[in-house]
Amino acid sequence: MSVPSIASHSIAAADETRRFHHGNLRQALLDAALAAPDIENLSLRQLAASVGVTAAAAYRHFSGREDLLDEVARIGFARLEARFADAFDIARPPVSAVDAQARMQRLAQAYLAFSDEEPALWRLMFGALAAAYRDGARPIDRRNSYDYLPAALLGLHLSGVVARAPDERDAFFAWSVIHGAATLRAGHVNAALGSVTDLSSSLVARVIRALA
Amino acid sequence: MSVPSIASHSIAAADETRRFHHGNLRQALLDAALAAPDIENLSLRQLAASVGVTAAAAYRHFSGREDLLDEVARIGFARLEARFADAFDIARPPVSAVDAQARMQRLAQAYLAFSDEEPALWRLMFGALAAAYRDGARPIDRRNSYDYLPAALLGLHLSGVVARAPDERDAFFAWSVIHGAATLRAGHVNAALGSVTDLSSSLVARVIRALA
DNA sequence: TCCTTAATGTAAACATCGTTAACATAGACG
DNA sequence: CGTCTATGTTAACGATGTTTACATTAAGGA
Repeated sequence: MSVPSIASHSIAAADETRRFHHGNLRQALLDAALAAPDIENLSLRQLAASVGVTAAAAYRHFSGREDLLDEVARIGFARLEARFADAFDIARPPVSAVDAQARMQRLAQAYLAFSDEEPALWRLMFGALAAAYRDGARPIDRRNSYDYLPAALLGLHLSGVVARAPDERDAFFAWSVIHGAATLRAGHVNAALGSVTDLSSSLVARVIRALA
Repeated sequence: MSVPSIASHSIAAADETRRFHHGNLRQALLDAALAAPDIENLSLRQLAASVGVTAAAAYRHFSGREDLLDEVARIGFARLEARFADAFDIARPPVSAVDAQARMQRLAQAYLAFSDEEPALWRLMFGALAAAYRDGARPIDRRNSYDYLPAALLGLHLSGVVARAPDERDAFFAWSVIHGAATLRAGHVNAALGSVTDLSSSLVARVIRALA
């Protein structure tokens, strides 16, 4: 289900009634890129060919390869944020310590599940993010994805799970844990350490202990 | 001091007595690659030109660009392991709880200092590592770099810092913390969180609490 | 000392890549 | 019906990784 909306475009591409105008080439290119097994190293020409179009056509919708990949990364962050929003479940604020821990657990699981299910997109996202910072260029819009984690940490404190109020170091620590685990898994390093559920509960339990 | 042995080669390259045989082209190419600000994206032609040689000459010493970068990554892991060995200081086993904590602290600091001081090499190493695992190809020789961490964790237990004996999950957790923090810093994400020393002591303190 | 030979470099070519410029067509709108 | 704009194509450029054929150097045995 990684590429839900590609159907109409691929039909158009394979159709014997090969129309000159593609319909929605921009979205088709993005969808094809999202479906690629190795997004960062994909060739613009091959990508264009895969949707039945010349490479130069892509330049009507993107300023270049980098721009296209940046857009794909933005889509990735949007998807990640959607998962975070689901996991955070803002409509149901935690009333008990158990609720707060469950929310934290769902957040970690969302992070790990994403890197597990879309490792290529994951690598692109954080590769592009790092490159943007490195070059001092336009940093990619990460939206407010990383507001969920501090909020969940604060929730742990307010509901009495951890006595101390979490500070900036705690947030960076927690982020490092989850991001590190996700990165290691995305690189298939020590991937055989149980399911995402088991792993995330194992990690969250330790994070909570660390914040004591 | 990132490229100590390049001097003799660059002299040979710039020398008016331009010899046909380079002397030690293999090492010169590796040194030049290690000195590049963005190793992963370097061009083989430019790299060869920078040492005064044709691109094809590189193929006498490497099977291709990928092979050269793999070798650079291996050098990176060797350097990292050297830092680990220094930090671990196997000749001086911890006799007190303080010693064990200090050893753990030095290990974390070595990890973070490496990603801080050689971010390009760092990205290449773990990018190449991830790629190797992803493609099912020859995984890069990481040596025994990652035996130091479990050993230090065990030391924490044996010296009474943590009551419970660390298991595989604890090791993965601790690794995730350090690797995540290093990765975030190498990507210049939230880099302004204090010095490496402060950061590592902050992280190690939390890891130790988590293992309680 | 000379001559063979392997090691190590060059030069030229190929396919592919990102990108641009000039041109062609489809569809929208008067 | 005619014009204009959006959107595609074709052809080209320079750079890249890589291979092939050739040239030069260094080394070692007759």
